[in-house]
Formats: sequence, structure tokens, C-alpha cells
Amino acid sequence: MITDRPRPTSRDVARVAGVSQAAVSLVLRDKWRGRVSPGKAEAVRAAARELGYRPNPAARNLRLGRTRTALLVVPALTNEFFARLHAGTARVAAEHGFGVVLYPSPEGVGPARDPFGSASAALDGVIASSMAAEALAALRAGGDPPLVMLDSEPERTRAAATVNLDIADGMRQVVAHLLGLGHRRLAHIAADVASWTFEVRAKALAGSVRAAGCEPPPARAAALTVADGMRAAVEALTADPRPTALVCDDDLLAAGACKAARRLGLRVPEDVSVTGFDDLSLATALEPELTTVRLPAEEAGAAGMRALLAVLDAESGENVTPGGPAETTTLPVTLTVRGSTAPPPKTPARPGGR
Amino acid sequence: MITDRPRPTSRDVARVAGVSQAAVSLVLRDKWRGRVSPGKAEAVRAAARELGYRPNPAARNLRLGRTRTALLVVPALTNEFFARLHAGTARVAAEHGFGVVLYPSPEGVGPARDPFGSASAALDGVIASSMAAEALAALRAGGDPPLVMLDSEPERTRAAATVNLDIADGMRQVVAHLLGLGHRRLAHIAADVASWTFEVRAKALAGSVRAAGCEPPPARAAALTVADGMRAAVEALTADPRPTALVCDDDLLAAGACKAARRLGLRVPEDVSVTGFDDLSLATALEPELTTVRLPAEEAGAAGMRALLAVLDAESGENVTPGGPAETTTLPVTLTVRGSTAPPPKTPARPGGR
DNA sequence: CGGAGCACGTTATACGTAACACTTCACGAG
DNA sequence: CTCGTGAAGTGTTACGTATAACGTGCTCCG
Repeated sequence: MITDRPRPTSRDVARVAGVSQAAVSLVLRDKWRGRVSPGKAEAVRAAARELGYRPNPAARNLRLGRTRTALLVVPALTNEFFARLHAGTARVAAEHGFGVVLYPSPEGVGPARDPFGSASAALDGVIASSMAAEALAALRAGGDPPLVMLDSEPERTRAAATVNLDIADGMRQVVAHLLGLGHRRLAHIAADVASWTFEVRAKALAGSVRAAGCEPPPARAAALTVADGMRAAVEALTADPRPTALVCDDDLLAAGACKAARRLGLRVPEDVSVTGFDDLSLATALEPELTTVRLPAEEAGAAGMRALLAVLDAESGENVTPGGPAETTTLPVTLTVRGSTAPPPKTPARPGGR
Repeated sequence: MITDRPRPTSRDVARVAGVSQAAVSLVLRDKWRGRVSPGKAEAVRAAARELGYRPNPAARNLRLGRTRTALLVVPALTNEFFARLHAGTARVAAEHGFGVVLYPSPEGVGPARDPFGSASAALDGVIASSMAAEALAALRAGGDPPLVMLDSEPERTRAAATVNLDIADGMRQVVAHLLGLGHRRLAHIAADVASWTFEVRAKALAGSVRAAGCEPPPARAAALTVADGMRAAVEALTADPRPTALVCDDDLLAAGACKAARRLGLRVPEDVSVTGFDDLSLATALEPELTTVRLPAEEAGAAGMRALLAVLDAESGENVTPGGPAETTTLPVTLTVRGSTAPPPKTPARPGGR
């Protein structure tokens, strides 16, 4: 049986403290040096404490014209990579008094309603990862809040800043590792998601392999799930000649690939090597543990938020952003070698091939 | 070089359309039947479209006194269970034009700054899962927005509604399954997180086992990670007598338990059975696939949001909520039997025990 | 023929905060 | 004595929206 009394306003505090509302605002925002006497300031603070006063965020947002809130656009948080990304942005945001809201995309990559229209939260800026087209379309319709892109081709978007992971280098490290072990026949278990980051994987893989004088690896597309990875890997492993290593776009696909191999009676890594991407917690839960490329997802999210904050600062400081704002940061990635890769089997399973 | 013009207001639309600002508001909110002529209504819509007008959410929130935003309090989204929970709340919220913001808890369970004070988003309600103490403390200090608890003891909290998963029944199903297979010596790999949901697991496990006339299973605590689960499982499996089944509080712990068993030269499930909890995507990525209790996390999140919406509706409708609002919903859970459980080995490894 | 109602609008106000423009007073310099 | 100056405040306004309150004409019906 709560009394449901309305929340106290700054005017209520003023009445209790015996000052004006303006003084309350000044004191509670620590802008009172030389404007309010220390005694009254203390009275204001006491009154605020007594009433349990909290400034109304809606009123403040309206008055200031900004909300200290950023929007993060990601496909789905159930993918651990994006959960980490979010953790990074949220951490940096919290350090600067910012909040983060998520683009309300219920099922996977499906487009949501309207992130800016009826959405209750106004936004100071946007951080978008992947599926940029959808977000950009909505943005161009709206009032142009600053945009930071994650893992996106810098030229294709008019973002104020871009933060990328060095995916291509990661894939090159994978190839170098496998070729160094003696593998010559690779196969690519590719994500069939239309996203720049996966295009880069495919190009870097093909490029590296060709540069080493090997045949370009065939690719099989799969949705980003264990089950679909297994399906694609079964296809890859029953091809002729059979590849000795499966390069997967993602740890989930790699997990499926491991299952597929065992289902076909092949051992990992003795008969076939498997590599992943992302270094999810899944990678060390499997046996053998996955050789995979560790992506600093949290750091990427943090960098994205920092970039956005920098853009907002510059925007409020100067009138127009200077000539070179389209800054692109690229974060390094590292190959983590674990148990799922080993030299290829000595005897080529079938000497008939080529 | 964006011109950075201020966003158009409803007054701008009114000027262009040749009507008053009030008429714009009426038309755009579809409240104009019998108040504005169809012709002018169309003019207003055209002007709004032309100017790219979008109502200022901050002003609307201030005027209406509500924000159509709910707060979700969870430990960490990197745990897939909570990511699913979030997906459920976000989906239902989006269906009703609500947004969901997350309690900004950067590192795991650490308390965050101040979810209601300087947080830019005002909140119509709160949905909190686990670690209720922290959230409740902050809540009592604030202006008492309605609270829905997830997976929490209904009596201990003064929530407007509670949505629980039938964890106890899930654990009973696990025990029945294992006892039915012939297991008599279980061990409990317990999460050392102070949360009601884990207390329930422990009590239900001990109770079920005792009810069947077996010795109560020893428990080993572990943080909710694969690595720590492995550590605890190694301890459990080197005890004398060695348990024939490991009941884990969580799929991550179960994954660690499987790794521990193999490291000790034991096969899963031939030598030792392992069960999990949650049915994360990890459960089917492992080999053998995990026998685990499927928790309808997304449904729980959805139910929580629906409960919150119901509370808000009741609150705005009547003046005071009626006598019996503290409703508790309990969602059923189901044991999913997969490959990680099997009958215990015929020959008790060491006949010395007991 | 005198309202009663309806269709069509406008005006005015309030939400709670922040910031600008004032006023008052005391005091020290010129 | 006058003027300037800084401290210590207060009064007022604006942010953009939603809605209650207030007119108009005009038709319809007793």
C-alpha cells in the first residue's frame, strides 16, 4: 500500500531549504562557487537528501537537448561476441555517465520497428556493427546523430569514425599456421551472412593460400550455428580429395565441424585440423580446445564508445567537425593455438587424388 | 559537412501546414476524428513527412510523465542464459512500444553507479534477476518504480510480481533420471554464487536423493566458468569413493566436468555421467552432447515483461493496486536427455568403499 | 426561433530543469 | 562622495509536447 506520492521536484527542495529553485539547481550540480553561500548550500543538500530528491531525467534531457545515451546496433546478444562488444561499450559509457540502449532487433538480423521514432530514448549517438545498411537507412531518415561503425568498410559508410578488427591479418595467421604445419588442402566453412567482416575472411583466406602457391580452398556456406556448421563440414569432408584442415569463420561453426569430423570417424586433430574465429568461451570448453583467432571484442566495443564520445565532444566544442574526422582504428588480433590443429596425417588417405 | 540544422519541431510542422501546433499533435497521434478536417490532417502529415519531423522523446516523456522504458537487471550478458532472458524482455517490450535498458554492471556482479540518478533514462519499471539485494537497495532509495523479480523467493522481496522457473522440479527430474539409470553415488558441482536459484538447486538435489534412500551428495563450489568447473570436478572425481555421476548447476560447469573426467582418463558417459543446467548452445556443441535441463529463459524474460506491463496498466487504471497483486508465475522446465548420461559402470571401480 | 449539439479549430498551460538577466548589498578605491 | 565590483541570490524564460479549455459557425429539431 504505497502512497504513490509524486516524486519531489527541485521546487519542493527549494521550499524546504528556503531558497529559490535556481539555487537548488546550482547547488546540486556543483556550480555554486561564489553564487550561493556555503550555509544555504548545505541546507539545500540536506533538504534534497531528506526528500529523496532525484532530478527528473526527462526534464533535464529536454532542457539540455542531449541525453547521454548511445544506441548500440548489433544482430543478437545471444552471440557471445556481441555480448562482449556490448560489455565494452557499456563499461566505457558508464565511466562517462552515459547509458547504452540496444537496437531492438528481436529475432536475429530481422529489421526492427523504428529505433528513433517511437523509441522512448532519445539518442546522442549510434554505434553500429555489421548489417549497416538497415541502421544507416533509418539514420538518414532521422536527425543525423553521429555514427560510429564497427567492423565495416570505411569507404562505404559516412560514419564519423570506424573501429575495425584486423580480421584479414587474423586469417593470414591462421593460414600461415596451417601451412606451417604442412597442410596443403584446406576447406573454408563460411558464414552465409552478408557482412563485410565475413567477406574479408573469405578474401584473406583465398589470398593467403594462393600467395603460398596452393589451390584456393573451396567454401561451404552455413548459418552461424553449430548444427549448420556440422552440415557444411560433413559436405566438405566427404569431398574428393578430402581436405586436411577446415578453416571456419566462427567458433560455433568450428564446433560443428568437430562434431562432423567425429561423426565421420575422423579424429581431431590427428585426421583433420579445425580452426575457429572469435575465441568464445566455447573454444576452451570443447575437446580438443579450439585453435582460434582471439578477437578483442570488449576492447572494440570500448574503442567504439570512446570514438563516439570524442565525436560528441568535438561537435559540442567547435561548430563543425574539422576536415579529417573519418578516423579508422584497427585493433590487432592474435591467433591462439590450441589442440584442434596438428600436422596433417602422413599417409594421404586416398592416394588417388591429383 | 552536415549542416547540423536543429531538428524540426511540431511547431515547424504547424507553420508549414498552416495549422496550429495542437492540431499537429492531434493528427500525428491519430486523435483527430472530429477535431481536424481530413484535408488539413493530410496537409499536416505531408508537412511532417517533408520536414522529416520526429517528435522529441524527451519532451514527450516530460509531458506524459512516463518513458515506456523498463530496466533489466542481470549480472552479465556474456552468460547466454541472461542474453536469452534479455531477448525475451526486449521482444515483448518492442511489441508494446517499450524499450529495455540494462543495468550498467560492467564486470559481472559488481555494483554499478546509480541506475536511477544520473542515468539519463527515466524508468517506468524494473525487472530484476538474481542479486536482488543490490537492485532493491537502489530501488528503495528511489521513487519506487514497480518491480518484477525473476527467479527469486517471492516472500523475501516486495515485488509487484515474480516470475520463476521451476528449478526444483528440474533438479528432481535430473535425480530421477540418474537414479533410474542405476546411479547411487552422485556429486554436486555447485555454483558458488549467492543466489536463490542456486540455493534451490542444492536443496532439491539433496532432498530428492535423500528421499530415494541414498546418501546426500557431496558438493564442491565453483565459479560459473568452464575452468573452475573443471577444477571442482577433478576434486570430486578423485574423492573416495568416486561418484558415478556429476550433477552440475550449470552447463558451463558441466563442460568443465567433462574435461576433468577425460583428463583423469575417464570416459563420459561410460565411466561417469554428467548433467548440466540451462541448455545453452554449448550443450549441443560438446561431445557427447549434454544431458541438461532446458530453462525457457526467453519465455521467462517475456513473462517478466508482460507482468510488468500488467502492473503498469493496473497502476494507471485504478488508483491503488488491489489486494492480491504479488502474483507469482512459475514456468515449467524439462529435462533433455542426451549423450552425457548412461548407466553407471557395472564393476564399481573400487570395491573398498563402504 | 432558440438553443443543443457537432465539426473544426485555436489558445493557453503545465511538465521539471538549466541558464540568462537582473537586483541588492557591502566594501574598497579614487 | 561616487563609482565599480564581486558575492549572494531571485525572477523569468525556454526546451517541445499533450491536452484541457475555450470559441466559432452551422445544422437540426422541438
